[in-house]
Amino acid sequence: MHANVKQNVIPITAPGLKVACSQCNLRELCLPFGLSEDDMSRLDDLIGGGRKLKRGQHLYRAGEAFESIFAVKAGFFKTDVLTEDGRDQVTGFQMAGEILGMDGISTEVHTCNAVALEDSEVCLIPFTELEMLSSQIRSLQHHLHKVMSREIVRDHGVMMLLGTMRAEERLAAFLLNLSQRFTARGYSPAEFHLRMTREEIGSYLGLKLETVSRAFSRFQDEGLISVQQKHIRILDIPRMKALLAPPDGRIG
Amino acid sequence: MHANVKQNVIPITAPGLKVACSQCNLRELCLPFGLSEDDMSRLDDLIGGGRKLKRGQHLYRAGEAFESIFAVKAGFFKTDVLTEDGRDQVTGFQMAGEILGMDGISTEVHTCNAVALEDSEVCLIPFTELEMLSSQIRSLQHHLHKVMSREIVRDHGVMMLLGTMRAEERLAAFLLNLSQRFTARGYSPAEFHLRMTREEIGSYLGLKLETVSRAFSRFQDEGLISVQQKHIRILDIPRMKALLAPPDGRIG
DNA sequence: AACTCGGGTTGACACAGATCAAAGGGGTAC
DNA sequence: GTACCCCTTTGATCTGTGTCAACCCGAGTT
Repeated sequence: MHANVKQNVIPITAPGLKVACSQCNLRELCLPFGLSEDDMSRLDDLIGGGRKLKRGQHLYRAGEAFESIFAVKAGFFKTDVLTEDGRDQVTGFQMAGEILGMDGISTEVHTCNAVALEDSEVCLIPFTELEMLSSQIRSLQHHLHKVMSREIVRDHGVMMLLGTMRAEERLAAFLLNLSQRFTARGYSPAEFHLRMTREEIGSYLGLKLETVSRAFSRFQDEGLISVQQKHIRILDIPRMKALLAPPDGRIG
Repeated sequence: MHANVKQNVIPITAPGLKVACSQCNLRELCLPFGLSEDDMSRLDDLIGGGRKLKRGQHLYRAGEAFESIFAVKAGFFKTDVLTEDGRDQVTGFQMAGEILGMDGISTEVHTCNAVALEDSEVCLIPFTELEMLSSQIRSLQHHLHKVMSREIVRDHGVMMLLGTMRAEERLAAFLLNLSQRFTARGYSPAEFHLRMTREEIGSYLGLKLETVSRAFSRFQDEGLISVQQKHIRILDIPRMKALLAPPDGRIG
């Protein structure tokens, strides 16, 4: 019997596939940003080999001991928290060059789950060693702080979205955010493939999957986007952006 | 003419009132947690004098250059973000021992506003110097990371609240959170004074002020709490906690 | 003591999004 | 190739919260 993709929890490590930060085309987005060649090779030394995950596999789970943060080398992840009463909230989607696992630093235990939404690969960054090195390399230390701060700012943006926006605004903000992040990685700003289900989008946006689906349909009817299952094409980015600034405008 | 409390934006600095971390009764909650006497005095050296704020005064505003983080020494703050189209989202309430301003690290510019909700005092912690010192003191470095990580985890909790809870659950979670934080500071878990308006609570919880008010009234009718304006007494903490785990229970 | 004003409460009604239900479509496993 | 299952779409109805409006209360002012 073959291991089912969704149930296979055995980590697939591939130490042979390690690629140095200095060789990585994500170095401008990722943790080594701004480091000298020399410092980058010191960072290389502490980064564990890449770890590959199949779609559906957990990178880590809430409750597991925290030891490392992870840089997404390739693929796509979601993070979610769930309460004892069964509530489930997707807290973010992470793509190449983004850092996962910083929630675990505060208590030494992961507080959310990280799941690969497609076959993916991460770099493993042992946190104690990273702290050690960052105390020696100022720019690394500062960049780490920036990465953590950026996560805080991002979360505030999601709070704004969840606290003040209506369904279509939320979805527009979500699509524009994805678009912008794909652009930063050299992909098309207008055309991309969603790796997550409507339900996962809904959980992230505080909506039910039917509402997400209806909003997609409405956008399509209005000629804003074209949707074919998970394939999205944004046809009118300016009008999409205008959705975020409601008609009543800037009222003091 | 006397300066109006709400309009006075001139920082009131009181260098003479500086209290060393080692003398501060918040040291177990605040940044110096876990430091040796010796290291604590080095931290003392970089912390600027306290800054006092009147109710309504801004500690910092979105758009201002970031230079320091702040530790609340006394009083009560809110942070909020607002978009160009006038939306306003309260992202948190901070009390003694909590750290403010970490949102500014990532871009060197503050991304939210911090406002004193009562007469307050903060310690000013210049961030560049803090990074310098934390590269020398391992436990300080690690604790700083923990504080930032805790902020991320807290934000995930708010996302859960905004994304999955109904109005009364949100308010219950909010009150229990306040209760727990007051307890940690040696105050009553059951009886406290709200420093924020219904509208600010509503903004934080993603609700309108009328909904907050109705939820308070309902709780009072049910004998869960007693409310007298901003004075709150939680009469039945266990039942309050039970509100967070809906009746349908743990459904897989 | 009367006035004022911001914050809070309460009621009536509207509506966005949830819920319930059913059917269609595409990918994956065999 | 075919079948199954999950994901998605769409419709009908329900409901929690928002909206609008009136009134109340308490603190500070005159």
